[in-house]
Amino acid sequence: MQIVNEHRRKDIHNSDVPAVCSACEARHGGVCGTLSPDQLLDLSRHSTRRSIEPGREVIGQGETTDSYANIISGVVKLSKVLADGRQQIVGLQFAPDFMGRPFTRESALTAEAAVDTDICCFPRNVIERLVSEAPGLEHRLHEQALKELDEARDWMLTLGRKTAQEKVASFLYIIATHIDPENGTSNVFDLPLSRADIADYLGLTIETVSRQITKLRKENVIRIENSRHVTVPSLDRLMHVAGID
Amino acid sequence: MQIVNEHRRKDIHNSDVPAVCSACEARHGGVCGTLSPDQLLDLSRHSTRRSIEPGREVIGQGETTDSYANIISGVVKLSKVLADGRQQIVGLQFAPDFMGRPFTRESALTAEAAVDTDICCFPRNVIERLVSEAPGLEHRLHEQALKELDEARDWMLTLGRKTAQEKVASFLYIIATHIDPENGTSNVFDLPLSRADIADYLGLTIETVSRQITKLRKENVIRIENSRHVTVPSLDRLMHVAGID
DNA sequence: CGCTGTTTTGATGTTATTCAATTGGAGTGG
DNA sequence: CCACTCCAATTGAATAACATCAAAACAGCG
Repeated sequence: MQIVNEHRRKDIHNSDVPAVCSACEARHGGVCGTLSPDQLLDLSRHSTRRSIEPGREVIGQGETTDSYANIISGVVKLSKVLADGRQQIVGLQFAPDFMGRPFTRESALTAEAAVDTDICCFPRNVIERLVSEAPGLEHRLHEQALKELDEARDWMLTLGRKTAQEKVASFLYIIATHIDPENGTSNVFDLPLSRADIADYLGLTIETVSRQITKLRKENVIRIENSRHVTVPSLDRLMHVAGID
Repeated sequence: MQIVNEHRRKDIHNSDVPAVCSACEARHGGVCGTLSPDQLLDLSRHSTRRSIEPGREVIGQGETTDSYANIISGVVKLSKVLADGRQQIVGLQFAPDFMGRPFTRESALTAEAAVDTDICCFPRNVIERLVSEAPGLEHRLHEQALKELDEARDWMLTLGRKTAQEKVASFLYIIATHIDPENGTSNVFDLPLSRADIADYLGLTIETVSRQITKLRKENVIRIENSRHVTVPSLDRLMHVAGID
């Protein structure tokens, strides 16, 4: 560890990790981790940090995408809407996920910050150039796409076959396992989504979500204060209620 | 046509398209299309054709995958089951889709033929070697993963927010647009799925599916004979009922 | 303290499920 | 060719789950 730091410090002036990237969370689990120092420097020159407040749309359904981004911190909702306004959240993204669908211009969904979120934006053409230069980058993007596909299919099982109670428990389980520093599972956390968002994620109404949360509280599966702050005494118990065995 | 055959026959001995591949549908839209003649020959030497009767499992949830495959003809159901037996079909695959999740050993889902299906199987290690040699192949697999992700998210909207009537119409629309030679949309087709399968795909019960099909028939959105054979007088009308605008 | 927006709770309505028969079609054997 | 069986699909009646409509409670926040 000491040695690694020493090494990094030593050649900071000849194209090692750029200053803006050196403290970045996304570099470890994210896509930037596959790039060479030169490529990272190249990318960092064209990248811009943005802070997004909750509810702010990053990219709208049907708009053209001119950039991709890494999530530095926060939570982003990906959603789709029907012509009559019915809405479904089709995915949540956490740091250090990569945002944006490669190889297509028009976005098929809306991306919107759920809480205060920091992202690092890259112009589309720079990413596309790096993809063609560094095969490792496409591999990383491919793996993220496969991970998201697995998650989407898991969620389809939840949407299609679980009861309201199981859906809400499944949602709480997802948050417990993703909200933290991307590794461990946390027993105490703040919900990044409002009741309306949760309903849109679960294919339910606000009222049903509220009733099921109340029910889980009364059955001591969770403890609640502030309506956003949740404590999970036993994750095994939560998983069991969620139908995950 | 005559000329193409002539040309193909001429240089069959100097590593052009292998004989087993020359008539294969999957070569055009499928993954093989990205390979050089040499690579295609390499792959074809290790590939084996298989015919699968309806209901036959290709790979089970939790089993280890030792091979990938291209669908030559037919329809494959991808499904997930809960511990108590509740089942959800999370995707349908048609020719010339590529089957199998790259870069992971254990399958998270069950693949099962819905109708008589022909596939072309490749050993896992051969595919992995070709991926590392031919960047175009990984790109193609990446694009297929992104396509499946888009489809999964579209279906999440259907599962979470549509009524039973809209769900059944959405299913019929999917079949109408995918069952044919992979290009056009067809007004007349045979359903590749039983009512039980349709229910598992839509997150409904057999009875509800049946009732909604009857309702669509009575409203002249579809015509039915044989309970599997469907005619769609107006695809626009079907789309409208499906909530696709 | 009085807004405003979110969440909870209650009463009622609707949709889809469940349970139970019935119908229909394909295959079999008399 | 006609019963007979078997399985899939349809239909009907009762029920349960979730949605809708409406009101009250509970924050934040100026």
